[in-house]
Amino acid sequence: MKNTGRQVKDALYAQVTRIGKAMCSPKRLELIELLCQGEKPVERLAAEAEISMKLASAHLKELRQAHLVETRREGKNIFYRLTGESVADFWVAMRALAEDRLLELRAALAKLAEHAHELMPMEREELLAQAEQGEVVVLDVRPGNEFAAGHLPFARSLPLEELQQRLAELPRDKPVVAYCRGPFCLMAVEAAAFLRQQGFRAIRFEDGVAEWRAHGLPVVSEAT
Amino acid sequence: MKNTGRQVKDALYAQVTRIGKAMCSPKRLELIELLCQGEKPVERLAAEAEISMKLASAHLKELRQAHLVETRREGKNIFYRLTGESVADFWVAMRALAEDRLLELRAALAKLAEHAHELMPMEREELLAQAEQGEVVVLDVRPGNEFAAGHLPFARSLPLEELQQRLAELPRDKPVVAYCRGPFCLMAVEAAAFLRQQGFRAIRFEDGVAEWRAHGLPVVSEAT
DNA sequence: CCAATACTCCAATCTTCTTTAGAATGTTAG
DNA sequence: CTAACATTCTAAAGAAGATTGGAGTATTGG
Repeated sequence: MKNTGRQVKDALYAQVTRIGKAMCSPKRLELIELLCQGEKPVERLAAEAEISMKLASAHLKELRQAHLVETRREGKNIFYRLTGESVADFWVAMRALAEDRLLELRAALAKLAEHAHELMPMEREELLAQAEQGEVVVLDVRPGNEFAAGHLPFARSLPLEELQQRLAELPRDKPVVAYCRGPFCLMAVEAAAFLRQQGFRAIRFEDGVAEWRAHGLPVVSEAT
Repeated sequence: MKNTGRQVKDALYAQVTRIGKAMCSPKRLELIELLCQGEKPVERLAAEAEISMKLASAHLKELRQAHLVETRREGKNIFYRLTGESVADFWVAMRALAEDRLLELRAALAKLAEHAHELMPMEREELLAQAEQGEVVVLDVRPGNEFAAGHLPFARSLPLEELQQRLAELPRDKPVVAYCRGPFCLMAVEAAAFLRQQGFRAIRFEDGVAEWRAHGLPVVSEAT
């Protein structure tokens, strides 16, 4: 009887460990962050994470076995998506804990933000209010399909790649707030740096949709 | 420049992975759960988790390197404790995600609860209100020092080991609600089963203090 | 100062994970 | 039906983690 108690406990902890094991490889975390931006086929995931398709497939298999992602076939492609918002929330929580506890991570992030943040450190609700009033322009610099899958309210899609050509669309009299996939994504940093260099009042906003939503704020997605 | 982007990302994800790696071994998770009950020396942690002291020490080192736990020396003993409540919250979140996603885990937990829960599935706030009114007796069946480190409001300490001798202290006209370290701990299950067998109206409550606190409810700790 | 206690560190073994290469599978276009 | 494509499966090498035994370190009691 004493012994079965240990066996039950071991089994319970082993189950939770499946989640932990799935979330303890940097590449898998990156894949999860990508999947927070919407469903994607393996090829695109592999390209974005800069790994081979084989390796991406192997990592995705691990995630699928932990029931963190699921698949859908569409023609030749297999689209992967998170099994629920709770997975994205957990990723946000995990990153938050890391940022809270690991000085090295905080330092690295501060270094990224040091040029981009100097104009104004904006609160989420404040940004939402100002965007609604049209006092700032919120710019989603991710690829168009990620914007379509879900974006901040009042945001305008302008993928980083098209930024140069479409500069004329942006106002010079208002601050431009650029965001992308989240604090680990460099697209908004790059966009803001470029815009400032071009004479715009541009700042980077660290959140991605997953962070925004995890904090209880609304996310808009295009009707399909 | 393209390349440094990848290097920065790899470094950021690698940092978060330190947290993930720390939380992906069943024994380390068990140690964290134990530390959620208050600080403890290595010897006690090893005994509770039923592993050798050397192994416990090795696992604790991992946790310390991820800055999830810290130490304090008191005489011959080295006490370990969580570096903050956010660690306990994360453990609760991780277990919740596992329970949400892994059918096997849910099934195993349901099996544990099947006898213990049949009287009434109690909500947290409801329990708190009833405990305050004295309509139920809330019983903390953990060792006394864990009770002292923090317990539910209005709870009474009666360690599982002393339950048999101290049965007379319990009322037979009111429901007794037993809790312990959390859903993975079997002490409250055992206590409730024993009490029901002795003719008490006893149920098990799944939360431990970490779960209770993570849901925003107050925890009481003895002044030292 | 010595012995005992409570740990930690180091080194060795065994297992488990990561990554890549090559073969196999399922789907669509023609 | 066949070719082309997207993806998975299988197998294997190398890297990293788990566990144990033996030695070493800090602290207390005598």
